[in-house]
Amino acid sequence: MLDTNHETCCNVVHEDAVNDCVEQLSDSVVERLSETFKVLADPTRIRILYNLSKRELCVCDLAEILGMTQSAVSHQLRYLKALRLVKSRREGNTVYYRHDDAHTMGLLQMAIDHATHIGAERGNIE
Amino acid sequence: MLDTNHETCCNVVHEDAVNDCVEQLSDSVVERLSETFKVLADPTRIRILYNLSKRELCVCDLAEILGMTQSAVSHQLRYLKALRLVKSRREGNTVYYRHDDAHTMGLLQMAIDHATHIGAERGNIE
DNA sequence: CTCATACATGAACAATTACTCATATAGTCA
DNA sequence: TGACTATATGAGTAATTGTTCATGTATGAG
Repeated sequence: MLDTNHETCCNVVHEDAVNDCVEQLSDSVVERLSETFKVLADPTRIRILYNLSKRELCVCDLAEILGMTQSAVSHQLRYLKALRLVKSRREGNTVYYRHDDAHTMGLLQMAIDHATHIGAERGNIE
Repeated sequence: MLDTNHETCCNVVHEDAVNDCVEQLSDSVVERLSETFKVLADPTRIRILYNLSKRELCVCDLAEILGMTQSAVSHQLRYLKALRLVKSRREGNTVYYRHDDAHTMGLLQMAIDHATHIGAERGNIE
């Protein structure tokens, strides 16, 4: 199991350390994790999800709120929809979006709470 | 405050919707959030942090565990250290790394728990 | 039907990024 | 001192990505 002759790095590896780390996350889990965090790693998407956490919004209003073009917002909404973080419903010409992933929204809300607290502690303009 | 003549998008904006979203996250908070999630958005960094959540490890062992080159791991550790997610201590030729950000590790752990449960529910190989 | 509106989307482009390779640094041991 | 080892790092590169621009699609009004 544990080969002491490794090509990847140095000659000697601490076997007890490697033994403590036999259990690893599967590729599929790691992929799912990185995908989830990647969604939240962009300022525009953070702002979109933050506003959708308050209420349902149409593309136009989001663009207005964020001060961005309709196209840029629409592209991000498509991305968010593909990953099932938001859902949409049509009402005439208008398409309304709402959040649709409690877990990811929970992660975001937790991070927001922490970031704003840190900001307050450090005396930053929150 | 609310200008009804917008250049960014369509002509008519739903004022009540925009009014409900007057409170916005500050740029600094959004930046901090995206930076935090960006760290967690990479499979290699997820694996590194996951293993460091179990125990202190040196660069060499991490490279062995992850099956990656020492250089690649070292680059990521430098990145993680710059963002204060890990700390290092030197012992002779060996440099040991450990995690150093409870909040971010908490976010990761929460996401891991969810991802592995989802995996089990869906019958995937976890 | 025609026209206007709200949204979607493909292509292109600039910026970011994760790795490899080569090399530098810092510590150990003789 | 000099050889050896573990780690750090700069440059280069291929891949990804977020936006803009132009255009396409769908719904409603007349």
